[in-house]
Amino acid sequence: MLEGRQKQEKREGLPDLKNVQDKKIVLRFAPNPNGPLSFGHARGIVINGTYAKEHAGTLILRFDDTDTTVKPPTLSAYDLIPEEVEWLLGRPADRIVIASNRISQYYEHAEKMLNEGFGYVCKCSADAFRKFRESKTNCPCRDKSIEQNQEDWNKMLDGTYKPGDAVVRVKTDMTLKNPALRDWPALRMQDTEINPHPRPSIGSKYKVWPLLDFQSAVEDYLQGVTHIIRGKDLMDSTRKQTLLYEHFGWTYPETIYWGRVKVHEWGGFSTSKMRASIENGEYQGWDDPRLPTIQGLQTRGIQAEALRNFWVELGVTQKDISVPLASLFSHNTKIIDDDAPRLSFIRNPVEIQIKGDVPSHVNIPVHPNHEDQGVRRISFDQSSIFIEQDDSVETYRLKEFADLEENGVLGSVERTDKRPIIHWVSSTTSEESTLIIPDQEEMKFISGRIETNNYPIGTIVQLERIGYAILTAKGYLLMHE
RNA sequence: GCUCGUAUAGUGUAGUGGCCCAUCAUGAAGGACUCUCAUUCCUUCGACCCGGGUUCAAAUCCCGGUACGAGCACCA
Repeated sequence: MLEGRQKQEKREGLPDLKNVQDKKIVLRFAPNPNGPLSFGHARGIVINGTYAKEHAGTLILRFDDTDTTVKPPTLSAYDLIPEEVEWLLGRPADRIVIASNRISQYYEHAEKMLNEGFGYVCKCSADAFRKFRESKTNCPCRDKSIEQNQEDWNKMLDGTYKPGDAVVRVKTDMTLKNPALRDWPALRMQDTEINPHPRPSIGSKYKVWPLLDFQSAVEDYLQGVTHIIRGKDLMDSTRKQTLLYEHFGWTYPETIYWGRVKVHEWGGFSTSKMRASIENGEYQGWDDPRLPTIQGLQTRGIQAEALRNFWVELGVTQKDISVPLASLFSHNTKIIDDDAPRLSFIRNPVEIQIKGDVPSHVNIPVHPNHEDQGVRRISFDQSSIFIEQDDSVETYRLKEFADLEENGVLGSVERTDKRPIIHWVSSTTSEESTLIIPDQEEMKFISGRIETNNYPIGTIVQLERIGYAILTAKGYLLMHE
């Protein structure tokens, strides 16, 4: 039993979760619904979703929409995001929680905090408090009586205080080593008259709003979240929230972190930056194939399964990583190749009259590895073909057809030499079309001729010797090689 | 500045004291198959940040350094 331990093998899939014994795990993915989901969000969905699936647990989709001023939510995102999650996972989230529906729960916990003396209403300005934080000294508001805190809390709720006048803080310890943890703010006021919440049912209803660390912590507890997988930029959040959990007597969930991911070809896109570029017309919309949004990837023919495999392969390390798009494309190719019918697209077409023994038609396989996909019938009523200009300088063999000699004379049908093989279309069985290349800088449109076919829009094909492309209303959008 | 974190081939990743002159994928190069510059298959290339220490034994533990990243918001 001890002998012959196996040669080291790479672990398959995601690392094991700690603390999973005898309980149903509950995970959550919590974006701010302030726009469509991006490539980076996909990681959160895929990793949380995969763990939930592996352990037959629950995946909660939670909208952390508690900021109406700095990062105000977008109404359409509430419908869009669940659809994007479902597309990516192939199943919907088990439960959707909207923070703005649950303000009263957060108030209850804020009041409990005040009543039990581990929270207080602080009337220092942000600036003034920063000085206390830096000098590790208590602010005067810290020692107020419970009654006085309750009174101030009510003045927050009824709007006697204005945004900036008062916040509720969690009492931690002003001498804590980590400055980020010192009496951190839990709830603040927002002017929802000027900046109403976009959801009509919420609108200007509340003046006091929880901040992420408080809202998220309380909600995780209320929903029974067992495992949190989040960016390592939120490590201090974990520490802040753990302090709050101790006050409440709760046990903090198991937490895993990941680092930042950059894609070589995409630098840094932020939601706000993308929004601006779309508004000024640089991009067609959120679904522009050049954009690192879920929608953009969909437009570009990236399969949900490829995205899942891609993220699982990257795993959940805390390293900041930078990955090439080729890695994602490689996953995508594996999924689409068997089902992608082959077609010829001729860029910069050069017409050649063919002479000699021209048949009425030839049949070419739809897919070289799958005979059952049938044949494409190419007709020669006009006795002419198109080849790419770049291919017109030497003697070649027309793929699946015959050798092409000087002056357009057809040569041997059998392959008799090693001359290079090129793709081509017949004039009869082809039509004008466009190859669309989504380059980072600009969309490139290359006109040419596509082999006639009746594939519906959305079909993923392989343009021989060019790459995989998806059929759109405007032509063939090149996905990747 | 204070606090926290991470460092394995070009890019990712496995590995928690001996199976490791280090796993797998991707990439690059070459080859086989193929009437595609595709797919599939094979081969090759290529890495434990640096310096100490602990130990019979360290990629794995400790200390120091360096690099990179993050937090210190009444944003998420």
